[in-house]
Amino acid sequence: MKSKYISIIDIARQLNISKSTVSRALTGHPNVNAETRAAVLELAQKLDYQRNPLALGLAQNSTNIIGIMVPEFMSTYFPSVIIGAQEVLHAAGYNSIICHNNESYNAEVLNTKLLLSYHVDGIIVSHTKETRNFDHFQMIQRRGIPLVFFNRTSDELNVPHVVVDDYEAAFHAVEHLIKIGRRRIAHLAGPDSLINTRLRQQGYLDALKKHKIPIDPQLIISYDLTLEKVRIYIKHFLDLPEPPDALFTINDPTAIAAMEVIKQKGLSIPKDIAVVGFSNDLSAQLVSPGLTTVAQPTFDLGREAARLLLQDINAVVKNDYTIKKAPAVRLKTKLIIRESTVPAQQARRGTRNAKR
Amino acid sequence: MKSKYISIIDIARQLNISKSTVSRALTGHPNVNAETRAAVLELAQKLDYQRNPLALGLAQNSTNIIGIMVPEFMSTYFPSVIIGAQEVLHAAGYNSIICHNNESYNAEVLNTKLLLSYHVDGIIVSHTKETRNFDHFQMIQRRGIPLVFFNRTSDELNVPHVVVDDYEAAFHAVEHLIKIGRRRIAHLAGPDSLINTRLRQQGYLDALKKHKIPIDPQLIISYDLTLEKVRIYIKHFLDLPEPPDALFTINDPTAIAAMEVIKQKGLSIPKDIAVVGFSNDLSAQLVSPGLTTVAQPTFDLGREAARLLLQDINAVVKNDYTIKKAPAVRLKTKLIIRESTVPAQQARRGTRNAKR
DNA sequence: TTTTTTGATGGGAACGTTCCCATTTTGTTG
DNA sequence: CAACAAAATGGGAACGTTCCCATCAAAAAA
Repeated sequence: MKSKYISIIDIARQLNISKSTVSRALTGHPNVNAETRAAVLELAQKLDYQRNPLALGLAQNSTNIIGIMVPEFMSTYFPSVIIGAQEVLHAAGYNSIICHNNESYNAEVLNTKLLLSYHVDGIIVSHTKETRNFDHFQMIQRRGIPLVFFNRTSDELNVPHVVVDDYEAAFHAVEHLIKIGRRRIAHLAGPDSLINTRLRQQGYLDALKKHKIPIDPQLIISYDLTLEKVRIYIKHFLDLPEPPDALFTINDPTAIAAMEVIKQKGLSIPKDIAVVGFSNDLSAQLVSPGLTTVAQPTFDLGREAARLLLQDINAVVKNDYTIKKAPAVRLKTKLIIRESTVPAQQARRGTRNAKR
Repeated sequence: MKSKYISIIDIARQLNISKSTVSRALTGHPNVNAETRAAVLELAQKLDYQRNPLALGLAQNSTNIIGIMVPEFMSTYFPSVIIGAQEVLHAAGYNSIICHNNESYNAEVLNTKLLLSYHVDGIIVSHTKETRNFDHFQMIQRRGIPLVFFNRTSDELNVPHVVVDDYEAAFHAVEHLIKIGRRRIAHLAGPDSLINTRLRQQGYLDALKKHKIPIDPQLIISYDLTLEKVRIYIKHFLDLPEPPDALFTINDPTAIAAMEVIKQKGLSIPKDIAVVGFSNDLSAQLVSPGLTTVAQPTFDLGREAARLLLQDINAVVKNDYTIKKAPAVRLKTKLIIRESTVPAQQARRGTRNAKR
């Protein structure tokens, strides 16, 4: 079957010139007669010609496509990072392919291979919770394809990355709880595989230490995946002889699930237990009471990641893509204070910047 | 610069056979010696060879890629439709490219051209709120590329589509309000450009008619885009000499914004005003009181859309892709009853199926 | 006028596949 | 053992680009 698409050759034939000339006219090469160029452009317009990026990719061994791989995209977090990244990429003339893998390591490996097979010019990644083996990312680097991590990163690999300052964010969140008079602050942490989890936990510990509050291992639980477990753990907390008077969680869904349990038990938030989440999901302002949480600059995360990547891509083109210490960008967070820690009338001007 | 990728030719050279044979071995063509095949497969594995889909696309004029275009993906709605679609597409051996356009008509046109230029084998679309001109979709059809609409569709075009029964869903939602004793039911409709809006409004009107409740045009407002306007309209409703005792909105964010205003005014939900939304966003169960709303089978919408598309793609291949009446699938919705219409203790078994 | 430079064009390789056709090798049958 | 069929392989076109090199004409310099 003859192709349904107009090619450069169709144009050449109709104008009785060679495809080389048409190519030159379309790409803006200087050495082409003004009239010829005009004729080509006009016909191209009329036939609704569009350059075939597959052929271009083959010929130039560069596709102008960037792969963006995220673990999920049902929350607002990753979509807004993606939008930020695309803004910058698009301005630089790149298109992007979005991949998601539902937090599955296997799907991540598969998608990596898929992106590589499409000869993308670079890849932006936030890896899954399950990912402990980074071979597939090393494969990307070995092939000389620029790679940037965001949000979730790894010490094992030397990859440029952009993250928020999880340590400081957690530190300030916990300090906020201390300042409103809480002393038994529980922490529901995430899976140990994530650096974020470890940093936030360290921030939690150091804030307690700074204010001379004894650390009670009973009040720290690392958990994996299901919200069902959160409910069990919260009940466990509440049944302790000395139950906590505050809770700091790894993310907002966890905090919201916890709040449900607490309310069901007939306890009052924040009077009996104050709650702080992380990430400022859309739902954080919809729940009642509103959830105090750490806002992340999601769009900027995406923009920065894209910038780092473009930097590397340009280095590759110029051939000075040498392995050196990969740059790391750390962005500021902002503690959003709502009624889950400070009752409404006090929460007037309740936002402040973390120091950095 | 030599390509960083292994090609079929590299394998051929190393084994001292022709690229044709390698190609046959890899694609599973019958006419190839068992030993040769084994050797090829082994070396391919060892070198981590991956077939180049760009070249394949060029050669076969078919890319095995499906374009999925949605107006936004910050809510859970479109991502879950996408996941449903990908499930079916992936099982059939297709990859997909996700495009979003932030409800911008211009971006939609651009993305359409982009997808076409990548020679996708089919496109699944939910168009923007702004879209009133469908030329770009007709262009897709003119090129003989299968196209399927979901959620938002158009009567102007003969395109296979899968939707929920907006009319019935709205009818039942309003009937629910009537059954709990409401008589002055206001309706915040969406932009007239969407069929969904018109169907839901008709469902609203017919439910009132059926129960002999007079229609008050004052209680119906069509609005566009911003949540800011919602707040103004709600205040307007509440200031009427005879304010409404119930509210049915075009979607959940609108309902939630309305609830905020109502609560601020010191009115009680559902006692003074009952509220029903549409779509069952994640936030519907997080707000307080929980929002009664119409749940859409999002995953199934995606799955069905993908199935319709694959059907057409296969028809194209078999060359019996004739223009006939495009199939339309209509899926059932489910009214999720929460405390915004029925106080907690009554809402026990509070879900029911709409008839179809 | 002759030579050189510049501008405009055409021809063809290359990118990595598949697929058709031709050729060689192997196997089967009369 | 010839004759032929079947199986296995190779060669090369095609897909749509770009890009290098060659050609040719026209314009500028000698």
